[in-house]
Amino acid sequence: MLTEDKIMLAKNVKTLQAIQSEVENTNRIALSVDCVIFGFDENKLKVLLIRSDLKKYSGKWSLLGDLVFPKEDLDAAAYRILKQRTGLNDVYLEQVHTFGTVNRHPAGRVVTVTYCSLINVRHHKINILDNELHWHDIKNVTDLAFDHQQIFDTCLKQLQKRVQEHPLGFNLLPKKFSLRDLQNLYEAILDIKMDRRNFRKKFFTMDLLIDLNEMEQDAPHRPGKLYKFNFEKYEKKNKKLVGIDF
Amino acid sequence: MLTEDKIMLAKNVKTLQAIQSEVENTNRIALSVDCVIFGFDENKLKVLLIRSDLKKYSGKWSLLGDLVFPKEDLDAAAYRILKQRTGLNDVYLEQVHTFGTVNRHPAGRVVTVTYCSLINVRHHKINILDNELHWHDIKNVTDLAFDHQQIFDTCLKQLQKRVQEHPLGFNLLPKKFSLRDLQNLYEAILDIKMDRRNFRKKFFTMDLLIDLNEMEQDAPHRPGKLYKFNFEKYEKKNKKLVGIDF
DNA sequence: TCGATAATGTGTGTATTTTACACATTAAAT
DNA sequence: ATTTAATGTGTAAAATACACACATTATCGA
Repeated sequence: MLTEDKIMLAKNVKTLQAIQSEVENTNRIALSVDCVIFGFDENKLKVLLIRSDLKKYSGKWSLLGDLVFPKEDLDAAAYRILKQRTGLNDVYLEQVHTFGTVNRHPAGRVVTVTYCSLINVRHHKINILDNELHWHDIKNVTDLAFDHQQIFDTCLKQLQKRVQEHPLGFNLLPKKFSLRDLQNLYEAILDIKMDRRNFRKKFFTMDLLIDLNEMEQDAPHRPGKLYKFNFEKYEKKNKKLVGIDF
Repeated sequence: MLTEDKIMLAKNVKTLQAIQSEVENTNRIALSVDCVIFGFDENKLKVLLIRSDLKKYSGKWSLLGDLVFPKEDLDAAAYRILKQRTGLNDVYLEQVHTFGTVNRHPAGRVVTVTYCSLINVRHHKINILDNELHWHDIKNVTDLAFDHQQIFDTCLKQLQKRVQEHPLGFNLLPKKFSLRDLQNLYEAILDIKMDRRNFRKKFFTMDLLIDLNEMEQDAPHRPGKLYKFNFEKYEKKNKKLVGIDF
């Protein structure tokens, strides 16, 4: 080991006073939260974006974010932003990744913690002010402001992975949905086509859908049966974790 | 939507000056990095811990961490800590989660970004000063300082999941290893027993192990063949992502 | 050196899961 | 009533996962 390493190592035992001094004075960094809010509408996966208010990024779209207050829990900040933007309280929200390169924000050193949220677009009246806020088909999301494109890409990939391991997708659907709705959702998120019979078989085999004995209304053709997801039963399952595959 | 929400929403368009002001003055929070450094030794999964230097947590063990410098990339801070503690440069390192409740640190508001690292314990001379730094069998890790127990639990779970999806485990083994070594590693990480024949079959079928035509030395009984992992071939594979299962 | 010991190395049959694939049924629209 | 466009259903083949037993090899100790 190099001598300089040993010196650095020796320095690593700090008094509480030293840490407090650093915390209070020299090592402060602004912290923000950015939310990637997904919705599902017209059989397309959408994301909620706002037009950037910074000249540097004029005309570009950006994620919804805000600085974290000094006495605010990190998760609370994410919920606050969601509430402000969608009016919704009880939504799916999950931390994804923290981005912290030195120059990612033009206003100074801002490290941002990214959250992914899934909401039902019908459950909230979108707060559109001055055309600032819009749902965007994820296929058309390019060239966002700041490093938001990278953040968005990361969240989308994470969503694609997690939606296959956990029943997240139902947060994007109405409480009552047809199997066609469900398949459309998965196809939109994963950007693939699936076999209809095998898809149905898979979900029926899981035995987590409750047949509501109702039919779709106003379908342009033969209506499908409606189901709801059995969250209660799902919670009781303890799923196996073993299966090496790479 | 409530009126107060509309007011909050209207306030959300900020000028760059307003943001700069907030960044510079009011909304600064100390940011730290904590590293959960895993190693594998004597067929046990270990984690590197340091004795807490704070009175409040005297006698307790804690993760290795430090404040992020104002002009230091977040990832760079994690690598710096690893270098300081293990002397290693090229190691597996991955961000896991950010913990940010208001009162998690006694010195003030400190949000911490957690990284998980996997190192080969034989590749570094551990920097033990005054018995401050030790490898701990993960089975004996309880009651860490700060919220480090929660952080550790989160990282271990993440490791258990990711080691099954990606060839991370090889970072914990020597370059040449026997299949028994590999199985011991997986059994230690996942805390399960596996069938030896099926385990071997699984890895041979993957076709990512290179037979070195060497045998173990100094084995107490019949020596096994040695292999190395074919990282090059693995990188070229593009693995399927589809498979709904929950 | 010879036997006992404790590990490595290998194959097969079974169960389960995944995949591919086609036709009858239903309700709406004309 | 006919057309249309969707829903709803089953089976065979392939791939994968799982359970399981015995011969082989090197070491150790008598």
